[in-house]
Amino acid sequence: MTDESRPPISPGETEVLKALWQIEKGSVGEIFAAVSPELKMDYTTVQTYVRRLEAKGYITSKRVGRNKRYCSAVRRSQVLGEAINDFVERLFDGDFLPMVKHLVDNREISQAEIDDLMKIVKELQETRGERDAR
Amino acid sequence: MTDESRPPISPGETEVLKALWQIEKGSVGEIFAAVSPELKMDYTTVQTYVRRLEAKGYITSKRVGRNKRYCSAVRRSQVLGEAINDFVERLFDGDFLPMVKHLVDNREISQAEIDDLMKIVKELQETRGERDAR
DNA sequence: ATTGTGTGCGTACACTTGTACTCTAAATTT
DNA sequence: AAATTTAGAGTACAAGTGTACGCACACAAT
Repeated sequence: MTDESRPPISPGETEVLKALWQIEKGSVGEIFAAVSPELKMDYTTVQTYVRRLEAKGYITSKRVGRNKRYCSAVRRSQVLGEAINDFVERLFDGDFLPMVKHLVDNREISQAEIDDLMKIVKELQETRGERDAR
Repeated sequence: MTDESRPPISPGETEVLKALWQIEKGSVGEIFAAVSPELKMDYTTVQTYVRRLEAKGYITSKRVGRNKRYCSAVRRSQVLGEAINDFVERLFDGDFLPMVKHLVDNREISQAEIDDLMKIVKELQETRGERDAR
């Protein structure tokens, strides 16, 4: 097991972590600049989230002279995966199909998106076929 | 607009609301009995959540003598829909396809589930067809 | 009539989260 | 060198959340 089972991450913290994933690594200032501007999150607020994220083990820092460079300690896909699992578990008792149904029923979906969806399912089907044919 | 824009609902409150959805209506004791036993949520804790849910407008109560019967004031589908939208917005910037991809990539999926998925997508395609052909 | 059981209602309390201010020191610009 | 910008570290504080406890009353069973 490579996972360290970190404390849960709050929505605000998630935003900051997302910003860090985008820039890969950087100072608080750079992270701040990468946070969605619509959030209008204060610089010092970002600072606080960075501190908390580090305390929770989601990011690490490396001193460079007086400053620090922050860097994600967890893969995006892992955090997202955990978040999804948690979500599906909590709201749909782990049953993801009703969730997908809900998802597609409650939003406008373009033809392109339908095609993509279809592709995903078809790929799934093939992978599945391989697995069953072992 | 039929939606009242209620304050957000916490995970614990969500569990209690889910229980209430199951039994449709009932006393605190009945709600308590319907809450997932794995959570081992205390009776009084349920009571607190019920109180907070009522304060937030998610459930209503009707006096029956000295007691109250609680009843959901929001449709399950609506709350779930909002939760999903919020989730997709926060974690995937509103783009639900990566979410679905993640979903199917990170879990064991049975053939039956694949079939169901396929059915969902096909239905989508047809509905879409109708809409476009208007 | 007393006792138990469920319920309503008030209260509590630590932890988390959102949101920041302040002070200090280093780095950069002028 | 002085002034300005930027970073780090400490602190703050209200609201929300998880998790209950205690009291008092009503109804049911003994």
